[in-house]
Amino acid sequence: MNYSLLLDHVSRHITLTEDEQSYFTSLLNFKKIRKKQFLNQEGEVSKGPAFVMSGLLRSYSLDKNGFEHVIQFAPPGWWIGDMYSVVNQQPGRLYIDALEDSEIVWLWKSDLDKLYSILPKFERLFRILAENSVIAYQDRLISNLSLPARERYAQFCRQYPSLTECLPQKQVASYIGVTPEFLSKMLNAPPHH
Amino acid sequence: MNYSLLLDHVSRHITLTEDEQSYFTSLLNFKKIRKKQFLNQEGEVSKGPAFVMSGLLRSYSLDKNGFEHVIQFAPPGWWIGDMYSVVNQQPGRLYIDALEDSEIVWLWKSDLDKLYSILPKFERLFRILAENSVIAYQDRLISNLSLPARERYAQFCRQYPSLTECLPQKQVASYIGVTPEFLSKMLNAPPHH
DNA sequence: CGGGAAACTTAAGGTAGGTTAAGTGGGTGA
DNA sequence: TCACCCACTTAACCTACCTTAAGTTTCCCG
Repeated sequence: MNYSLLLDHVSRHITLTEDEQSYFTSLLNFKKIRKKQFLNQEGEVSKGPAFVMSGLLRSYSLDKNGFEHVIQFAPPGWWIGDMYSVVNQQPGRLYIDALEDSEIVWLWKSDLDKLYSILPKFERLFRILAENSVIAYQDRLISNLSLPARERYAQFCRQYPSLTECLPQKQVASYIGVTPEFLSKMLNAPPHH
Repeated sequence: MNYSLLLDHVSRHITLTEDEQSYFTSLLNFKKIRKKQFLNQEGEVSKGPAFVMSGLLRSYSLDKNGFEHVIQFAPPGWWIGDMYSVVNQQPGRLYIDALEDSEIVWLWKSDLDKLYSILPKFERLFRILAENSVIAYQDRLISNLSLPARERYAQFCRQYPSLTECLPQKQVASYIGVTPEFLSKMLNAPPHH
C-alpha cells in the first residue's frame, strides 16, 4: 500500500519519525468505493474520518422534500467525514458517496483516540485541520448570506477550478444553493452588467 | 482576577494541575468592552481568540451594500474570534463588537503557540473546540440551504432560548439571514399551518 | 448497437423574501 | 423636558429564485 499522498499531507503540519509513520499507517483501513456507492448513510454512526487517495467523494444532506444539499466535495488529498457523528458517536445527518470510483483510507474513532494518546502530535494535526475547516465553513456561510447566486458561482469557480471542470452542473448548483434549472439559465444568459 | 468561569470551561475537556492553571492564566489579557465598542475591525489582524466572562459579543461581516450578517453571538462562557485572521495572521473579514457592556480575556496568537508547545494538552482543548465549531457551522449551513425563514427562526429559538430573549429582533434577523422587516412580518402574521 | 436514465435546456407561472417608505413608540442624553 | 435616535411595524411594490413540465442531448449498460 502506497501512503505517500497521505504522509506528504501529514508532514505539511507535523513531523513524524519512520516508526511513528508506520504506527500511524498500521491503524488505517483501506477501502475502494465505486461510483454511487455510499461510505456513510444518514442515520448510521459514522466510522471515522476518511482520507481520499483517488477519485472524488461528496457529503450531502437530504431535506424533507427529498432535495440534496452538497456540504463538501473531497478530491484526492482531502479529508471527509460526518464530524457530528464521529465526535458524538451518534447517528449522523450526512450521506457520503462517491461521484467517481475512489480509494480511501479511514480510521476508527477508537483508533484515532488511541493515536491521540500515543502520539499527541496528531492532536495538533487534527486541530489545524479542524481550524481550516472552520475557516472554510465561515467563508461559505458569509457567501450564502451576502452574495447573489451569480457571485457564489463565480467564487466557487475561483476557489475550486479543477472541481468546476470535472463536476456535473447539478452538483455545483446543489453546492452553491440553487436549482439546476436556475444555474443553467444563469450560465446561458448574457452576463449581468 | 477571578478566572473560575474559564477554568471550569477548560476543565470540561482537559485536566490541569494548579501550576498549569497559573501558567495558563498568566498568559491571559483582560479587557472591558463597552456596548457598541469593537474588539476587532475588518482589515485588522485579529490579536487572538477571546473568552467572554460577562456581557454579550457578536461577530459579523459587512457586505458591499453595507448590510451586516451576524456570524456568531458569544454570551459568557463562549469563545469568539476571527479564526481566519488568527490562524493566518492576515487582516480578517469580521467585525467583533459588544452588544452589552462586556468583559473578556484574550490571548496573543504568539502566547497561544507557546502554550501549545509547553502544555500540549491545550492542542487537545482547541482541537475539540474547533471540532465543535465545525459541527455548529455545518448545522447552520444545512439550515440555510434547506429550511425556509420561518423554520430557521424556530430552530434558532430552540437552540438559543436565552439569546432569543435578550437580543433585539434585528440581530436575530441578521443571524438567520432575513431582513428585520421580513422577520417582523413573519412574527406578526398568523402561524403558517 | 439500442434503449433508458441522467444531465442539461427552455419557458411559463408562482412565491418567498427584499426594497422602499412612512409611521409609532420607547429610551436616553443634553 | 425635549429632541433625537433606534427598534419595531405596516404596507405596497418588486425580483431573484423556485416549480413544473416538456423537450433535447449524452452516455452508459445490456
